[in-house]
Amino acid sequence: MTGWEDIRAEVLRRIRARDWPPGQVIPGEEALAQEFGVARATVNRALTALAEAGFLERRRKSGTRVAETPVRRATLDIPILRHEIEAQGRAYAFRLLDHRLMLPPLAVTTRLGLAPDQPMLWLETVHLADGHPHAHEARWLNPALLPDPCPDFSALSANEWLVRTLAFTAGDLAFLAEAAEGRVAEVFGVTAGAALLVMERTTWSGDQPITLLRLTHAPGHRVQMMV
Amino acid sequence: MTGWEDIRAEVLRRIRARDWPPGQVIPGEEALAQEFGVARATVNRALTALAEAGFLERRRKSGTRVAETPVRRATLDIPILRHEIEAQGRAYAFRLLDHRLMLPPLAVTTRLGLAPDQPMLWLETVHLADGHPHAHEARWLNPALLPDPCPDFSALSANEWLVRTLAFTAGDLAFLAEAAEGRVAEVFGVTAGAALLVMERTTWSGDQPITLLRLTHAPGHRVQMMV
DNA sequence: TGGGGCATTATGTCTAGACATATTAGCGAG
DNA sequence: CTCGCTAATATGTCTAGACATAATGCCCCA
Repeated sequence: MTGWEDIRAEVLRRIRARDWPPGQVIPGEEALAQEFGVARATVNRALTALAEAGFLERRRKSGTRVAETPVRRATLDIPILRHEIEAQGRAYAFRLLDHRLMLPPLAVTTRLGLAPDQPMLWLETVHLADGHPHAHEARWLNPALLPDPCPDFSALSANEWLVRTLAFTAGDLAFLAEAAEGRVAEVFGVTAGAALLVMERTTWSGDQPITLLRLTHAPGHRVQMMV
Repeated sequence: MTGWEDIRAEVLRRIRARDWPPGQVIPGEEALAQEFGVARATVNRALTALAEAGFLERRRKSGTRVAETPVRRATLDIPILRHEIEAQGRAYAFRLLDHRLMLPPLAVTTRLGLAPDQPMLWLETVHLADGHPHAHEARWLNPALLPDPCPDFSALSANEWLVRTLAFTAGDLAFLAEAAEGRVAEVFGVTAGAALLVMERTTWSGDQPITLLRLTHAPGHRVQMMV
């Protein structure tokens, strides 16, 4: 009847009800195990989960205390554009606008830690939902990782090729707002200067950078996260 | 020498090295336990962690398989503005621009599921770092949850009051880009139409909405997430 | 042939006990 | 008084075994 999820729920209730206010040290695992009539390992499972979620802070010897700043963690399920669009019952397609080897801007080489005089593969793609532009993708690829000959990215999306082929070990992700300009404005059919949401992502294979991706969303797009 | 974290690392290595490609069913816990020379519970701990991180999908009876779409989950540590600013060694302050009871726009009542003719408490705040505007906060508060008399939000930030006082059980969070206008443009000293990043957040206490918050960031701001 | 029920199977969870490890508080020496 | 060692302590992890639960797929019966 009392599983670790019940215990997690009960502890969370006490935190929210301010029975155990922020900063307070809560009873030890042994004591809670006795109170709930379970083994210590079961209490440990529950408290560990709450600590991972950011509700508790645990330290050996000093014990477990309620976090001062409750729920400060949110998770984002990064959508695969094709799935996201098809899940809405719309037809997915993409069009490769441009791809060539060229010298990246300094901001790109700096972020990736590459030599500034090294040309990289530049890919520009538009993702379509029912024929309407849904997102604009600009990608810089480290050419050192590409096979010879280069895959045909007009048939297979670069994203899917990467996912299938390369092992990646780390990455980061940022959101920012940017004014539409040039080709992006043209793609979405908005006037230059319109506010667009950009997701920027870099991925690494060990200490080698794989790619830098800038995904510009259509006007009005919201990226939803779960708390 | 072989703890559950080592096992997690080794399994992750095999996934990334394509020893176990996406979609593949990997050996059962019993087999892995034997291979690594540990108890099944230890393997379970490692695989459970990888499943939570999105690398594996586990189902009773059918077993554990490598996820088709690797790493599709990112976490955001929602910053408390004051801490974020002070961590950069800058002085934090905020100024309450406006607060009054007024009828919210339909979009707000719809999102919160409240009656459209019910006035709500409106708070408009600017957060400052070293005196410079860092973020603009617009907040609608459910007046049913406020004590009488209403707390003095010019002395205590609404956010901190809420965190200290109300239990919240759920919430969601979205990012979008928006053109600067009116007071927001004025606060940041940008021309109307400039692209700004907005974080929108609603919080609930059970089925009662607590607040809807729109945090507009200063021009050029990036919200960084960890993958 | 089709469908319902049952055996099988892999994961999910729990227990009791043990040892490991980080961290703190206190003690003692210089 | 301060530094460094030590003992105490709460969490972290592991084990071996057990039972629970969700799916699957097979067998049997209609």
